[in-house]
Amino acid sequence: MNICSEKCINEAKVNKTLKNFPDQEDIIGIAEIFKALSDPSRLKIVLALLKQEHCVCDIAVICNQTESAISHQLRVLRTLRIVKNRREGKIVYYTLNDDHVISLINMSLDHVKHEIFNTER
Amino acid sequence: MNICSEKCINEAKVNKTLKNFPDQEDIIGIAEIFKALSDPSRLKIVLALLKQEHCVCDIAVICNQTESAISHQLRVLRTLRIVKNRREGKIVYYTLNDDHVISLINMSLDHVKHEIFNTER
DNA sequence: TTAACATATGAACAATTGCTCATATGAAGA
DNA sequence: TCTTCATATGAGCAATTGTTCATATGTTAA
Repeated sequence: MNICSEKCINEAKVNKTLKNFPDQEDIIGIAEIFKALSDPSRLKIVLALLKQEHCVCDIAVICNQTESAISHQLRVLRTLRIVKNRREGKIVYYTLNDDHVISLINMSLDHVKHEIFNTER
Repeated sequence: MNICSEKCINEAKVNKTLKNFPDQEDIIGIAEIFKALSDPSRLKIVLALLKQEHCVCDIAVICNQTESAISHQLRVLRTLRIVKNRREGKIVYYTLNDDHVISLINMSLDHVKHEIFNTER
């Protein structure tokens, strides 16, 4: 165990960073959105819905997964208000519901498409 | 078990979405970046480095975590090239290394700060 | 009402994750 | 060289996660 916190700490820099540091609540909120997009299966679903709505069944085909698995993930996305749905008879159609998420995804797509993203790579 | 994939599927819509759908590799790459930011501890580290570099010890103070835990997470971020470091004697300073990530974070901060993000909320 | 079917949900399980604790590494000063 | 200290790393563990399988729900058509 070291005692760095009493000796080596650069108090001025630490305080500067701590000033206006987002609150825990906001941090958790942001992390939650990133978490929703952090699983390839879930990201695929969001990508599938980027340009048009789809029913659960079609999403399953697009994502090459069982409808049950898709349904479970859609629930996660629904809870986070990332998608919304409408029912048409037996069929339930899903759409993206969060402009922020759409922007995040588009930014990331630009990244992998143009690779102008990270100057160090 | 249902046979939706042979009956209810809207082939035209599915094909439209599948056309120009990102490849699996890109999807995993994007998900990886989101995953890096999906853990509140890791997100906090990135937020701490948003405006200036910090040593491991100071990050631990800012994030209120042990230096070991921080070091483990920094390794994850380093592996993903989200942060880079420079050594100055015994002290190692970390900086953000990915402009893309910086933009994603700033977008998310704007979101929680202005709440103009999701029109439905 | 009953059968068929799209979707949702619960339980259970394997896999992954983030932390702690102990120990290793590498640099500075005595 | 030896000690001190900042950081890094490995093993182990509890907690979380994503999937599967079985079953429930709710809608349509017969």
